[in-house]
Amino acid sequence: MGGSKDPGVSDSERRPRARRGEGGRLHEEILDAAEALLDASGESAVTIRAVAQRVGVSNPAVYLHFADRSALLSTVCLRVWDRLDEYMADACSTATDPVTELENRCVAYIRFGLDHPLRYRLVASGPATEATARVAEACFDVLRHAVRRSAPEGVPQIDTTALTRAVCACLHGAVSLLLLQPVSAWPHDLDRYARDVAAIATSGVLSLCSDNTP
Amino acid sequence: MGGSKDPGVSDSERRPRARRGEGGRLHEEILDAAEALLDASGESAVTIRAVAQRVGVSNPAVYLHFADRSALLSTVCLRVWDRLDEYMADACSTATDPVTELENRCVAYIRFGLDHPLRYRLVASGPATEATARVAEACFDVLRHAVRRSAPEGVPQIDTTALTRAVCACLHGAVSLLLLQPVSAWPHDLDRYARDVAAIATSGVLSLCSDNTP
DNA sequence: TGTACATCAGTGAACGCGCGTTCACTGATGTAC
DNA sequence: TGTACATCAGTGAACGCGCGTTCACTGATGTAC
Repeated sequence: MGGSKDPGVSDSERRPRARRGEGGRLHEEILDAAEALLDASGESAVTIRAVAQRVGVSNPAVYLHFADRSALLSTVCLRVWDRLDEYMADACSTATDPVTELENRCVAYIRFGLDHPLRYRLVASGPATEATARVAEACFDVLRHAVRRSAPEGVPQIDTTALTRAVCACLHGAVSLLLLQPVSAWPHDLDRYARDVAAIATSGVLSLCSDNTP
Repeated sequence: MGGSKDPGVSDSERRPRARRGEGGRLHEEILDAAEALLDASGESAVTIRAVAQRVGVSNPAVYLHFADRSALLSTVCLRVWDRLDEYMADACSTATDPVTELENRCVAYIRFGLDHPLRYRLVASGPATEATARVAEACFDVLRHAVRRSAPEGVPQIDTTALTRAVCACLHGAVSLLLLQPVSAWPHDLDRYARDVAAIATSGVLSLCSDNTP
């Protein structure tokens, strides 16, 4: 009984209206809901309607804070980049030498991807806006500095950009490869896996450097 | 004039009906159209309607050959796997020693991904059916044998599966990394890039092996 | 202290779109008698 | 050789769905006078 055409949000789930001046709260709640939907079911599940319903608000309310769906999605993407940055910064806060710092950073990258597959997919192949390109490059730069600091002194002229690119390729590949497989097929010791990949990347790269500068 | 509600396929584009017993021809034509749409605009563009229109046939005709959209899509996916296999087989047909064979195979993998980005995306993160899992594993096995043949004899106990996994991670990562960037940011010499990645993967892996068996 | 008004933070209902899919039908072609 | 029939290879029109988005509206809350 009672269920009319488009029930929208039932009374029990309806979010109380924000007080005057506190309208901005909805902005964050929308992003939280979008991120939760992303984690649960991927980018395609982040629809205006699903987000609104999860927040407990009508569809048009979303448009008070985001111009359209793609604006919402790219804001979520920026947020996920931030989280990845934090993840990596946290992981290397206790490292004392540059090499372990780089290794920790690599491990953190891989762990982030494996812990949050659908988030990772969004940053790895999500919306390509100016803003997301900027934060992606910033993230790359952080890694590049870590690579430079940990480079051996014996090798004089290293192209740190190319080198970092190779490291990133290994990291991204290592994550993507597992994400394509069922979790049951994953290596048991993920930290070990992550460290191995990091080691392969760095040692492979360095051996390539010494090949090129005999 | 005369354009009624749903024009469907205009007479000029309408495909002539197949002769009796030649119905199977449409099957291939549908797959060709689906692949062309995939190349042009990605997986999401491969809709029943778009495929039908491209072939010059009504929507329901597609259902004469594929149970539903996902069946069509996973058949396309199998086809793309086949093409990747061919690509790699062709590339190493002239190699004389196992190491160059492996290297050629790796280069071919990377080139395939860069030459056909949207096809590559489909095999790399497309439909996960039993059939696609089988061909993916078959492809992995081919690589694994190449890895085994090219392993140095000094290292007795190599876990070729883990090793091949690492190689795949590097290859897939190398492709994905470039696909995330605009073509203008790509390295100029793609063959060189591909060979470098292959070299990093193999040398990194081998140095890891010797670490583990001192 | 009362009250008209502006503004904020939303709502309810609808529009139009493209999609997958289904249904009843058709017209050409081969085949049995 | 003629003809009724079965089958193949489709068609045309529609259903229902979920989606992004828009429009006119509302009700609470603060503020100027």
